[in-house]
Amino acid sequence: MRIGELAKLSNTPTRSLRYYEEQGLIRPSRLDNGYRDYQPYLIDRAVQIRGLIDSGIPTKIIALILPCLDTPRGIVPEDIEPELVQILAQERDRMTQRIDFLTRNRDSIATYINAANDALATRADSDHGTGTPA
DNA sequence: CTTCTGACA
DNA sequence: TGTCAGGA
Repeated sequence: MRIGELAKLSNTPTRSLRYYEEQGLIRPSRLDNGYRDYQPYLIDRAVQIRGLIDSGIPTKIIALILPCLDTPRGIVPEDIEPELVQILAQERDRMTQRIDFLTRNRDSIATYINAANDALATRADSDHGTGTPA
């Protein structure tokens, strides 16, 4: 399939799909006319990549992870690269920090929403009838 | 009409 | 990432 179809099926902008290729995350073959040709399994891969990027993981790291994700099932102890494990552990810690950061912001926003709703409810009490006219 | 590369008021 | 250009 061409880039437009993959974009729809994976709801990923074509701009991103080309970017992923540029980052070495996917390498579609080319049609005679030069158009990119994607295999159907790339639909899932595109979604995976998008998710990883949305999680704040740098493309460099994603490139290292994808091959592992492909591994059908089971990990071979002999093939484990200590350097990669170390890098992934570091990435895991960054994710944790990011989660804490997001949690704080989500909580402060939630607090604001509650206060705002309280204020609106109070206003509605005294402001009977039409509510909020123009 | 769809895709390609390169570039950025 | 969006988006536009200029071409195939």
